[in-house]
Formats: sequence, C-alpha cells, structure tokens
Amino acid sequence: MPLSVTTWNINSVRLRADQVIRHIEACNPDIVCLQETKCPDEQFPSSVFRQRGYGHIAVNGQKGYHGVAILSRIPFVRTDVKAFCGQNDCRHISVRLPSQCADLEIHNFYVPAGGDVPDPELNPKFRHKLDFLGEMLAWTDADQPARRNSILVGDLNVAPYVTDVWNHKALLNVVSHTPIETEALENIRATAGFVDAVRKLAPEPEKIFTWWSYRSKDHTVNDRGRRLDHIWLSPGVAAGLEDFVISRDARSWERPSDHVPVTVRLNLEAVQQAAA
DNA sequence: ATGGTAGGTGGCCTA
Repeated sequence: MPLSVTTWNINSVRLRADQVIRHIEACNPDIVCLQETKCPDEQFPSSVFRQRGYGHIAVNGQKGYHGVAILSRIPFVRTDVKAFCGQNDCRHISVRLPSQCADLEIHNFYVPAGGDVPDPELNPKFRHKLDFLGEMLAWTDADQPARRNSILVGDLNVAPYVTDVWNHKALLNVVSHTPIETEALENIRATAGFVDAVRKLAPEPEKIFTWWSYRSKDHTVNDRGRRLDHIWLSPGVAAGLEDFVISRDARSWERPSDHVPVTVRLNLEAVQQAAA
C-alpha cells in the first residue's frame, strides 16, 4: 500500500487554496501538511479540500501569523498540538493514522524564521528560534517519536548542509544557515534518530532547494535558493521510502508562495515489515 | 551594510 505525504509552506491558505488544489491534482498526495496558513480555524477553507477527497482536516491556526494544518484522505485517529516557548503561536500539529497505516504519527512544524540579525543577544527573534529548537530537542528526548513509526515534516527554517544553500560561504552569517542553527537542527535529527528523507535519496553534493526569496525579480536567475522544508522519517518508516518530489514549478505559478511542495512516497508494507 | 517583495492587518507586523 503506497502512502504519500506533502509538506508546503503556503503563505496564506485562503489566498492560495486554488494552488493547493492544483498541487493535489498534479501530485495526488494522501496527506498534505501546510504551514503559514495565516488563518483562524473558523475561516479555514475546509470545504474546498473536502470536496477534493480530503475529508479529514486538522487545523491549528491564528489570526494573521503562523498557523499549521493537515489535510488527509485517510482518517486519523488522534490529533495533538504542542505549544513551544511558553507562547500561543500555532507552530505544531500532529495526527496519528490507524493501524492499517502502521499507526503512523505525523508531526507538522513551523519553526520561527528568526529575524535578520544572527545574534540572540541583539535579536529576540533569533533567541526565540534557538529556544524553539532547544524545546524540540527536549521533546524528542522525552517523547522519543522516532522509536515509533513517525514522520516529522515542515518549514524548519534551517538549511542544514553545505549544498542546501546556493552559496555556503556567503550564507554562513545569514539566518537559516549559521552554524549555531545548522548544528542545532542536525543535533535534533540525529539524536532523535530521524532519517532525512530527501538526503537519503539525493545525498550531497547535489544542490536541493525548496525556497527562493520574494526579494528578487526573477528567482531562476542564479538559482539563489535554500532547503528550508524537510521530511524526517523514523528508521522503520525510512525502510519504506520509495521516492521524493520537489515541485519546483510551483515557484513559477502566478502569485506563488516563496516555498514549494516537498513530497515523499512510502511503501507501507515495507514499513510494517520493518516493524515486525 | 543595505535593500529588495509579499501577506495580513488596520494605521506596521513578520517573513
């Protein structure tokens, strides 16, 4: 049984619900994890997704900022939301699928971007980002999600490896690629025991990007991107990893998000066998 | 060191 999961920072789900549908039609994922929905729960455009077969929707949204959601064709049996850094920001939501789907747990994160100045003493947003990553580590230490069948996806706002950015040296002091961030993210992933799905199939030094800044006239000129969006798999789930797709063309759609969808396809029978 | 663009909001914030 195949299962595909997309993660996408949509930068306003109300403005781009039609683009979510366009992606669904092109890519046919079973589950779509969205970040930056910028939408209170009562205004989430659930009906247009239900009409397309995504009858199971979990939202954690707020007015104006942040916000995450999970659209699913498969019923989930449980949802859970975590708060980080003592704030009410909507930056996490998770669901668990039924036993036919290996009791798969899906965690959808939107890590704080961190502002412009990469100094926690000068920039409270960077302090918040580092604190958030610290709490993610504490959560994986306490909860051990990678010991179960689990996927952690989202806009993690860190490009951890050298070829996750268009120019490693030029970005070493740019928020999203500073050593303190890349080491923190890698420490979470490795300590928790997750597998970076995209890098398992496309190791360095292949350059892979999922985000291109709005602040350039033409994002294709010089291809100045970064890989900020990630899909991490517990080892048992990684045993079923078949392929991945970076839907780069979405960055050239009219009025695009600055991020593009990242999708993995899994073979759940291989996941079940790995668990047995 | 700076500015560039985008979205939601409500008279600026975050990215």
